[in-house]
Amino acid sequence: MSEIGIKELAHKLGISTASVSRALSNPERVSKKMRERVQHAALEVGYRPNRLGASLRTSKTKNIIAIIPNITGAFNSGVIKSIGHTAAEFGYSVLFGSTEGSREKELSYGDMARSKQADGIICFSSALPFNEQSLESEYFSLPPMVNACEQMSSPHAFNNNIPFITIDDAAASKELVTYLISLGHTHIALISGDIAQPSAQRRLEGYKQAIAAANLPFDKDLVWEGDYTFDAGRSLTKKILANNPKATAIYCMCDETALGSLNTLQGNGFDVPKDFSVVGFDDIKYAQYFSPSLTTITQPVEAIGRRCVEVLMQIIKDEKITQKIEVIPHHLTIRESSGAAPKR
Amino acid sequence: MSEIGIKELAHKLGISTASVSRALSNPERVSKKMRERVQHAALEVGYRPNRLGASLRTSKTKNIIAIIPNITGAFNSGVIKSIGHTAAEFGYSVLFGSTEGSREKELSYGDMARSKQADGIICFSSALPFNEQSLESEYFSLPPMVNACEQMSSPHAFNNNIPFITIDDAAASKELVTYLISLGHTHIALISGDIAQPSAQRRLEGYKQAIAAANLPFDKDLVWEGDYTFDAGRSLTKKILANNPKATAIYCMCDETALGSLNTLQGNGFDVPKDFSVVGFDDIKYAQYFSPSLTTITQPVEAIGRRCVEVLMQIIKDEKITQKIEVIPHHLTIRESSGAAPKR
DNA sequence: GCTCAAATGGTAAACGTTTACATCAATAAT
DNA sequence: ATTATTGATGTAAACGTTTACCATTTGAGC
Repeated sequence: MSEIGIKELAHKLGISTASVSRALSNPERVSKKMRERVQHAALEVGYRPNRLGASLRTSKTKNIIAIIPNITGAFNSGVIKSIGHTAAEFGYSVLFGSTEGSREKELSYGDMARSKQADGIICFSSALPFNEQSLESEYFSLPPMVNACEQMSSPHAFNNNIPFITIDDAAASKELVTYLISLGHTHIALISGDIAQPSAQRRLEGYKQAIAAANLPFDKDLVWEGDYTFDAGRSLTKKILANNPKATAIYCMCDETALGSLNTLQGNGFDVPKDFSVVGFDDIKYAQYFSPSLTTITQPVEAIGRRCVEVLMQIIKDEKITQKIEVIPHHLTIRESSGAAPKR
Repeated sequence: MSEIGIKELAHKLGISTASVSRALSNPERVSKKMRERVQHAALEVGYRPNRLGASLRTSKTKNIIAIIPNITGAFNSGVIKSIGHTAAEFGYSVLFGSTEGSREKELSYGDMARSKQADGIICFSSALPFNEQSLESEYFSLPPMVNACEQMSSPHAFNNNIPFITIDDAAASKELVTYLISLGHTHIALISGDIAQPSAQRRLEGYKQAIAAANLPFDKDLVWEGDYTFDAGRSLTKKILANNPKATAIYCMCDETALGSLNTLQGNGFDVPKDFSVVGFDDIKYAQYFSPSLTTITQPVEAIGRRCVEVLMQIIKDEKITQKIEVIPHHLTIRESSGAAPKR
């Protein structure tokens, strides 16, 4: 049985397509009688409007696209869920794109907005999802867009004042390290993420600020660059054990790495937190499930996702955005993996 | 600067829109000179075809939609990644929809296909994403579709022979339990998922088969119904400790629950695997990270995702599907959480 | 040079909606 | 009774592509 369209429906009822369209998507523009007749008939035949036709005409798709480096990362999970919920409240669907760090995929998802398959973009990477050539073209115009967690560095992004939604990474990092110092730790090893990333830089900055505020010396040999994986936590913790004999605490810039660190410490017979304190960042679901449960910075994933969508909706509706950078409060969550510094 | 379309491009070059269209999407239908001239110009002005227009004309969107109960679940993660990769190989984008068990969301994602925003559906739930009323309508036609992991029970699905891609849950379950029996366990507690789900039923079936094959009695008091969460693992393990004094092993139908079980056992001072063996199902990323690392059934997530897309592509291309049910091999992964049954 | 076929490019319709504008009827104001 | 006003509906164009169908050009074979 072939699909039924607005034309067939109109013909069936002996009215014009305009009336059908109005009755369904602009009900107040039509008489009560007409409205009911059409809606009833539409339901009866199971009519589904072809959104391609509608979108083409209105140039609104009611879709947004979320470009995420790794859709399966435990931190992203919460944000993704929140984005999905909030978008649904606005009547929007979300196209989740996972880039796996591939620039090519990033571009391809960016293109979906430019090819009018989505009304806007939420982007979690530090680069614009468009190639240089496009950006330079006089015909290029930036689609509605918000940036989350990882700030964009392109001058183009700055010129266009793309809103940025994030926690205060530096402050959170400082708070975490200050807490460790308060427990008596003076040699705190750091396993960072890719230091080219702005967020990792800010967290490193926070680490240094806390050290300086306590009048402790900054020792760059305590800083190890990882890549936010479990394995980085494992291998770099081995290096710390071998090279930083005075270290009594390990601060990992993400929970997954912290779990790797825990794993190595326990595998080498150390007790956490008696022999070492280990802290992470993000508060992924599994952080509280490990033994010991992990002390970490809880990121407000729900709020981040929600605000991303809300702000994007404002841009799509052409409302003025007053706040170009929106900082969402984080929270220091103290659990079992941190404790008083041991004598060494 | 306003967007440039095929018309502007044609005008700029002094040729017809037909030639521009052909040069870009049907290059072999056009002379080499024309092809190069158009492609060069398109690149220069950063022309992006409006896919709405194209899709409307061709009724092909190059999008597929994946309906997933919980996009943030650790098991689904791997499948999702694989679906994304494979779809990209075919030049398709994936719209991931997370339903959180809400029938309403399920229907809304199903509707996206019917409203022509996607060419097909990969569905991970046991219900068709369409309401009864639609299914009965003489105008309804099922979009291209594959079903994964959780078999659909609707007669409509059977009549339409929707392909089903899965592992052999019963066999995997039987293998796992047989392995436990081989270690000397005779009283194996089971924490199931929602028993209304076909996959949970099949796994329960496998459990019974293994018990029967070893001439052990089936004791229904050893079976506890959970809901695939960490917390279910925790709370039901407490019940097992209180009610099943002879149990020496706990089999959880998913890893997350198994981790919860581990957590409770360790919290109560038990050693795993010395005092209890614990096994899971799925082999999520964190299963190997816990201590002890988890013995489990490794699901071939990569293959499942890949086959879903490949089969869906066949249906979309109207190729004959020879195999309506495709079983993908699983693997029993033995790690530290299982060992010889203790004397009780 | 002539014929014919093949290659190339143009014209215009079509996809399924929405909506500006025109039309018409009903009601209110005079 | 006449006119103005409002509300309901219809007509047809428009959104940006693709493609069936022609028309023209090219070049091969003679």
